[in-house]
Amino acid sequence: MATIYEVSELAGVSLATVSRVINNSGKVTPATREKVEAAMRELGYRPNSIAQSLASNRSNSVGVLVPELHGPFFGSMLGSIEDELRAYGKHVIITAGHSDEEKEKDSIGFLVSRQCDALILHVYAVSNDFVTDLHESGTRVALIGRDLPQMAANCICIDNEQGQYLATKSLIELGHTQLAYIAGPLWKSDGQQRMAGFRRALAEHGQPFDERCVAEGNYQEASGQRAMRRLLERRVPFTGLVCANDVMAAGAIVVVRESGMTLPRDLSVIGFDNVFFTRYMHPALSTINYPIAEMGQMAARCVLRDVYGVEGLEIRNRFEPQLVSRGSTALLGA
Amino acid sequence: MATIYEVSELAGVSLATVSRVINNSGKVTPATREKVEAAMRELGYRPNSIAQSLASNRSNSVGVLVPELHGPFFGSMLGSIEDELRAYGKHVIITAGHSDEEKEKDSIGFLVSRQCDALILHVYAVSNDFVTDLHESGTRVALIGRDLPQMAANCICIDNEQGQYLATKSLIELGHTQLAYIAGPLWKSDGQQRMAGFRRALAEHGQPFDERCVAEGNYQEASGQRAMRRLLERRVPFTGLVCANDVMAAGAIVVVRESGMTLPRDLSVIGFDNVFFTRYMHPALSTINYPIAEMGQMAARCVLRDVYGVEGLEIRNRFEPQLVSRGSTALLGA
DNA sequence: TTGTATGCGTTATCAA
DNA sequence: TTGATAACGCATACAA
Repeated sequence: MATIYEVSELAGVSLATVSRVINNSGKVTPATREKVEAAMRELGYRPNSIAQSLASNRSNSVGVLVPELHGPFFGSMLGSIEDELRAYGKHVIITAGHSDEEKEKDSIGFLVSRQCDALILHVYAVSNDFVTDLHESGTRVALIGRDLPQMAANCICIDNEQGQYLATKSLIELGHTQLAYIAGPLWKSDGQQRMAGFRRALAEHGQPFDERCVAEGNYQEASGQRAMRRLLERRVPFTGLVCANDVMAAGAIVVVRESGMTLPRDLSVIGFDNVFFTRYMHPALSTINYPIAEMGQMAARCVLRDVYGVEGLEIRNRFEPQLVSRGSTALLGA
Repeated sequence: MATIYEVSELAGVSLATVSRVINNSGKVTPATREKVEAAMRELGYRPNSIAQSLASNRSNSVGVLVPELHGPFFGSMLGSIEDELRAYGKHVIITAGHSDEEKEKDSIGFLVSRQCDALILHVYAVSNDFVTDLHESGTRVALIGRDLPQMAANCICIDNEQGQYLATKSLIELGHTQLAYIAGPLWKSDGQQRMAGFRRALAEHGQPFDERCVAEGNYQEASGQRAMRRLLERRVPFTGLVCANDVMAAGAIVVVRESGMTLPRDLSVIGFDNVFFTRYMHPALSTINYPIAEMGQMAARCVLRDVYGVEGLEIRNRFEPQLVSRGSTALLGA
């Protein structure tokens, strides 16, 4: 790899001048600029961005931490983040935290030591205090899926409670009075919030809450299957199933079919997230739209604005969940 | 951020000694090691990995280039790559090439300038020569989905032709004699190979190839829908539909249903890739298994072996596609 | 076993 | 407008 030094020699100018044309900083005569650019072309020179980072104390890279890389959910988030950032010449270092406190901290440490200019975090295990400390210690961070008052301008959130409320209410309004719930992990904040939304809808419509109609999962498919089996074993009848996310709903439906039921005749099922494959299911899965791609984009814009000084970006911090009614839910008895 | 210099001062030793304990290199007395570690703890010191990279000419990061970040396919590949590499303390810089030659080259340039120790590439638009040049110019690269003789040991491949052949043959063996094909983009090598597999199966079973029964897509859902519409408009009857990937099959099935047909009674459909959501479809989609996660893992192992000197890794370069029969395909007339 | 000195490829501060 | 030169934070021969 050619270095800036070789370029300066070939062009017959100093290091500093080459640096100036690279960065469009300072004044450079068109003539010398042309000389330098010719030399760069001839040598196939590319600036070593590691050295640039060290010298300028800026890496032009932002670290992203998500729970998982596989699955339908975070892929679209990463895609929109990369798109948005790439348009401004920034790039993305991605790590997975696996919802494990140790790993999440480890990943954050890695990204920081990697001199990321900013961090975009979608974390579960790490405490709110840890994140605010990080933020207050000077690390630039945008948070997806959590709302911390100390850094509200950098949080991109959606009302999970309201979302689950809407989902549950939609089944109730279809005439269902016997509802079961496959919850998300109750140690995660969104798991709790969604659960709360489910309960609020029941309460508002005068329906009792029965613990036997709730099974906890971990957002993964297999846990949806297990949860559904437990629900069935308890022999408390229900005609509507609310799931804390689409993936568990898909798992549950596998079990539903194994036990001979037909959707939505014998059971109405509604998911949460509106991941892309819900459209491919048959019947298509009713769900709550969670605009994760757009939220990722907004997080990217936060760092573009705060860290890179890009102006005029429209940024939205709060999103509203919306009901998406499809074939998997139907009027009771219809 | 504390620097190595501050650590050395606090510990009362030299820079070099601190560096030694950081890297476990050279001999250090337990006593001085302890002093140094205490100082690091006290200062909350983390090595600046940018500076480490610059000094050591090694970044401990590998660049990954995939066509897209969203969607079901590459997420699982990225997941397995990150897992494998992370276990050895390496990390991953991810870029998307969008199957565009300019963007792919740009991404590669970026990753190289980022001093990645190696590149894992899943590219379409860039020529074989470009990749071999890159390889021969000293850049360490592992290639997924292409087989270049000059760097066979670093290519992770699967026989696309054979896969599409198996899919097509399975429909023929179910009695279908009128087959349609939704092809992948024919400018992509795997698109061509899969098409060839489709044709070979027809030929081997004495079935004519009719261009009117082929529509080209781009591997995305919407193109599957469009292709299906075109196929239907041509009014050449068919009872079996072979799709070059699962996502287009899912799109096609939407159209199939719109036009009132029932799967698999009126039409047998088979996909390709075995992405996770094919299990959730109803009927579940028959397909060809494409072990993309495992292939990503193998690519990661290639760089672990070649670049980081990890030994004893089991590496497989070639994979065989396998038929996965599910509910979307059935005996003709059954 | 520990310390000194130099270099990695840039940016940035001064002078000129 | 251009050019020396000192950082940036660390690794690593070489000496001690």
